[in-house]
Amino acid sequence: MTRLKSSSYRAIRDEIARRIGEQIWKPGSLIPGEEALRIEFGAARATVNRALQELARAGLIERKRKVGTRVVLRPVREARFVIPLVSQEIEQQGKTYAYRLLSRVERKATREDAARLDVEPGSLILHLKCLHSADGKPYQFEDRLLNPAAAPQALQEPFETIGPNEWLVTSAPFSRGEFSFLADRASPEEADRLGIAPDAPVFVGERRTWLLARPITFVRMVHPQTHRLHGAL
Amino acid sequence: MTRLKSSSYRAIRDEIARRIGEQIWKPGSLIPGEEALRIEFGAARATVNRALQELARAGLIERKRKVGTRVVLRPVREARFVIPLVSQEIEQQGKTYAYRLLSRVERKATREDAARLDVEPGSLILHLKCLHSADGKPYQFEDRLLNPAAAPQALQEPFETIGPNEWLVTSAPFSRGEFSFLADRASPEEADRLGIAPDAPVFVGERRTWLLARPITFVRMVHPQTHRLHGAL
DNA sequence: AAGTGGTCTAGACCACGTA
DNA sequence: ACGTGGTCTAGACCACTTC
Repeated sequence: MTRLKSSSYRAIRDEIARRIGEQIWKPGSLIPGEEALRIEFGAARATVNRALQELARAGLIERKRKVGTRVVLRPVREARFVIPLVSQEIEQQGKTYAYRLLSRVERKATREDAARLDVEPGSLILHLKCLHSADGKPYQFEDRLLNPAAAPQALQEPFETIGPNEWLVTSAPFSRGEFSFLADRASPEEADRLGIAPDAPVFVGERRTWLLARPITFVRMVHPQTHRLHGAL
Repeated sequence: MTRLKSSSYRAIRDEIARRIGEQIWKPGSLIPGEEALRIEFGAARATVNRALQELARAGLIERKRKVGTRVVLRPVREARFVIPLVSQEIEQQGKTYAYRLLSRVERKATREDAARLDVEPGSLILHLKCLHSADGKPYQFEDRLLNPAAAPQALQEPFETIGPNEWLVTSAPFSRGEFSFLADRASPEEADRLGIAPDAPVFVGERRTWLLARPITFVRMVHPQTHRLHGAL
């Protein structure tokens, strides 16, 4: 029975995390209830509750009314990271950001476009290609499809000085999104734009977003091999 | 002035989120303080505080003492995904999982090992190489360093039938981790093990974990180009 | 010094899930 | 019906930041 001088919810949380980490409380077992912990730590139940709720949110424990609080069997760790705006990502590295629009086409969706953007083939779409560079060196090649049905103002926007990403965050909020990351070989166009050898490895991120049920945009972001994506567990 | 019948922290949180979403409270502006909101919603300050803390955690607002609560300029969306066990990932695709230990070496940490695992050069480490396959095809080449100072039981474990990942989740929980993903060219060894051409693009995940301040493991997971990592925004 | 958020307490009632 | 966690309240004091 360890009594803590300071009964902050952090101290309680960390102490419980320690006991789980050191397997004093084994995976799958019940830990003491809030009332018991309140007494041990000499704190109010609300304080204990806050500590436990944070641990539950972090995935270390599972709580069920009437049953109690259980140490999770296999802690499911969720990885998290932010996908920043390219401009911010580059400026954060202390480099100079530059943007260039390579092409802007309004056309009817091919079958391939339709699959990527999740719209019907033949719908009007806006197809943009852009290059983002850091200190003058190509950093990311962006290939983007926009759905004017979800963001009609996009048809009025030339995208010559402002990138689609920057434009979208202020003009077209999304409610849902999904992404995937992969390694690929640079296509001839990508290699040319990025100034690397054709077939060189590239790091690719793809993202799709919706506003409610309506698809807004699909984007393929291609980086040279040097790129790394970081995050925390 | 909207008065809510039910003054739960969820209702307050959602109402505030709505006002931000509809730009009733503009990006960058201060919103009313907890005291004012307490009165408007007819709730205790603790309840308002909880609502605001959740919104702050979600990245919609920023709070500073003495200054107040401000609507964030560009809401940061956080990407999330789970890093599953390889075995589960493969079985979820309806394929047959197989594991093979390629090598197991106990030795003193080189300078490179030390940098990767975050230990002192010369410390005892355990170095494992393994291959995970799906339906008999190489799926992931795993190159792992383990720190026996943090997980001494690892020295007793042959790792011939159970993979380090499976072993670690039940025997050595971690409190903190970080990862990165990148595209690379297959090294000769990686190409050989994965049955692909040398210099072919590979998708690489690297991960480091700690229990409190103590490093537990570093792992480099190499996948053939076909691999994709999925997640949600 | 003063204003704002951060946290704690003691007590209460409610909601859910098991029995 | 009952035990456990979920949430709320009113009040208090503290911590940080700006003035």
